[in-house]
Amino acid sequence: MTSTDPHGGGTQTQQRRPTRQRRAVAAALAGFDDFRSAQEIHDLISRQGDSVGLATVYRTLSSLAEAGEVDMLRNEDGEAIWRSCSDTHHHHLVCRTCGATVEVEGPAVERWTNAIAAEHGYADLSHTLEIFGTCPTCR
Amino acid sequence: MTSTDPHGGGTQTQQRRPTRQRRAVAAALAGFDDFRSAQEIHDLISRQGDSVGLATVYRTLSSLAEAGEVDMLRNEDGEAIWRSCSDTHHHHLVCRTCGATVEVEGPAVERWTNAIAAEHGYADLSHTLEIFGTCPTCR
DNA sequence: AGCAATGTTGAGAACCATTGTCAAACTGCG
DNA sequence: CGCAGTTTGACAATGGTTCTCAACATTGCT
Repeated sequence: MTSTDPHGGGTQTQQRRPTRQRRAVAAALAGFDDFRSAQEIHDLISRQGDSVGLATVYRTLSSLAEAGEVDMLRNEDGEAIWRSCSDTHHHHLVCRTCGATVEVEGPAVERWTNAIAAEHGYADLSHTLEIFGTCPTCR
Repeated sequence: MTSTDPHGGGTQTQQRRPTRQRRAVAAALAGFDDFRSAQEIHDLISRQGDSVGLATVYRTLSSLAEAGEVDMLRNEDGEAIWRSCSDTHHHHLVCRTCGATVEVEGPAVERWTNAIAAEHGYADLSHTLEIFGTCPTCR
């Protein structure tokens, strides 16, 4: 580490350099609004003319996810799928075939999970809820 | 495909033969009440003296899951984890620290997901809902 | 601009959970 | 017992994801 932090800027700045590759990933993410696997995103970038290594796509997506700028969840096969997200808590209705995604909010569900957890004395909650199905177009 | 089905038997009988291996897996499952990976279950069987191939453990767990006799879900790394379960559809409230699990039913949630999906024309549904928190003991 | 320090990339190897292969062993039934 | 259909297991093969590390880009400094 040796983070001398010469300027003493308090909060350690998360240096994220604006590279061609990261811009390409961001651009790709902006180009669709459903969930895609890292490999699909990688292909998409290639098709857009850019060339970015697969490992870099993974790295970038992970760091974006950690920064809360993209949602990452897992499909039924356990594969990670990603997309840029709005910043409110929500869930997804995802098409198993084409990936079409609907963002849904579920105040009822939030309330229900809180009630259940309280009932059992659990605190510091989080939850995951995703719905998979086949969209009208894919049937 | 090529499912010639020579005898043209209507409902294909799901013959599940009671083998030593399947008994061993069932015994292992009975030996714990939290979620374990297939490999952990395989190790557990070995430690119990039995010897069952890893592939067989996977096969057996999958078929048990399909038959609704065990729950299979994925941890944050995308690995499949399993445990025996009651035979009704339910979700889990899992302690983030010690792993203590409470099975919860949520008819309200089921209804909600169905409604949401119908509203958007999605069919052939499935969903995942898991709640994570800190249990009373771990606070 | 030139340079040094350090974060970033990419090609491919490495990992590792999971599934496929197929001959040998086992089960149920006659 | 003997056959037909299942099941098993050792191992290869997959496939997504991460690691490695030398080459490269970016930033800050002079």
